[in-house]
Amino acid sequence: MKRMPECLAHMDEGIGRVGEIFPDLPVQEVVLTRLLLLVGGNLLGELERDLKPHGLNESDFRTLMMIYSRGSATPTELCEYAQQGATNMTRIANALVKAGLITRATSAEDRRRIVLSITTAGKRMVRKILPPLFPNVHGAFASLTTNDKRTLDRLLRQIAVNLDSLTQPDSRP
Amino acid sequence: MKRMPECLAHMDEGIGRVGEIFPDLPVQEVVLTRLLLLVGGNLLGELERDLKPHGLNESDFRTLMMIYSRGSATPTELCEYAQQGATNMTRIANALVKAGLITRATSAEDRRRIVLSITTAGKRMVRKILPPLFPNVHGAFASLTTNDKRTLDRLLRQIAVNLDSLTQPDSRP
DNA sequence: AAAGGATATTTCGCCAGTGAAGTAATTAGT
DNA sequence: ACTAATTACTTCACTGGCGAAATATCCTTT
Repeated sequence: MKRMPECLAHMDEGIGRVGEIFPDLPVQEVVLTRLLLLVGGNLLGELERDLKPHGLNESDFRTLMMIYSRGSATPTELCEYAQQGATNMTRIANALVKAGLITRATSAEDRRRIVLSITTAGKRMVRKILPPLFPNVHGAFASLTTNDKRTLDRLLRQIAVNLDSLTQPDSRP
Repeated sequence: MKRMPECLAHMDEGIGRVGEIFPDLPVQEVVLTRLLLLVGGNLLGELERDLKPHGLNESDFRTLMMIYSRGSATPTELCEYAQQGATNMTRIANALVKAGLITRATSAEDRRRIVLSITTAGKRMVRKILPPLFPNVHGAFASLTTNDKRTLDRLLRQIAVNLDSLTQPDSRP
C-alpha cells in the first residue's frame, strides 16, 4: 500500500483530469467528499484493528459504549441514535449477550420491548478497552491546534446537518 | 430515524458522561472521531443511494472513475490508490466487465498483469452518472464558505497523514 | 370487546469486503 | 540454466450489514 501523501496526490490528479472534461465539476467539494470518505474509512479501520483482539468490532463497541453510558437501553433507542438498522441491532445484541457483556430482558410495561443492560463483565471490558485507545485517538489529531479542532468540530456538524436535510428535506408538521 | 441535531446532542451527552468516569478521556478528539465516522458514513450512504439506480455501488463507481481518468489501469495500481484489497478488486473488475463498462486484457510485456480499459459504454455511463451528482455534492457543503472549505481540506489532509503514520510508523530506509 | 393499525423485535436471504491459500508468470541468486 | 523468491491475480470460506417479510404486542376506534 502506498503512503498517504502519494495517495492524496494521485487523488488530486485524477479529480483534476476529470474536472477538465466536466467543467461543471465542483472540484473542491468532490475533493472534500473523497477526503472525508478516506479519513472516515481509515479511522474505522484503525479502530477495528484495536478492537479485534478483544473480539469486538466497531458497531459492537459503539453499542456497548452507548449502553454503558446509560446503564441500559432498548434496541430501538440504540438504532435511533446509532443510525443502525434494527436487523443489525439484533445481531449485535446477540453477540454482546453471548459474550456476557450485556443482558436481555423483556420490559415489564411493554412486553414488545427488550431492555439491554450492561453487566459487570461489560463494565470491566470497557475499563479494559477504552484507555488503551486514548493514545491513538490523540495521535490522529496530533498535528492540529486546539483552534483547528474547534473549527473542524463546527464544520463537521454543519456538514452532518446539511447531509441530513439533503436526505430528509424538512419533514416537519 | 431521529434528525441529525438530536443525534448529535445525544452523542455529546453520552461522551460527556463517559468522560466523567474516565478523566483521561480526550473528549474533544473522541467527538471529532465520532463526527468523522458519522459524516463519512452518511456521505457514503448518500452516494450509494444515488448510484444504485445505475446498478453500481460506491467502490464500483470509484474504480470506474479511476480507470476513466487514466484510460486504463492494472488491478494492482487501482488497489494501491483506492486502498482496496486485491480480492475485492477482482470482484469489482468482474462486475464492471460484465456490465460492459471496461475490458480485461492480459499485458503483453508482463503476462501476469491484467490491463483494465474503459469502453465507450463506460465513458457514456460516466457522462450519465456524474453530472446529476453535482447538486448533492454541492449541497453537502452548502453552508460552508470558500475559506471554510479550504480549511477543512487542510485539516483532513493532516489527519489522513497522521492516521497513516499511526499505522505505518516511518518504514523508510 | 373485536378489528385494524401501529410498534418492537426477529428471521431470512442477499451483497460487499477480507484473510488465507492457490496458481501462474517473472526476477534474482548461485 | 535452474532453483528460490517475488509479484499478480484468483478462488474460497467467512464476517458484517441491509431490506423485506414474519411475529408478537400494544393502542385506538367503534
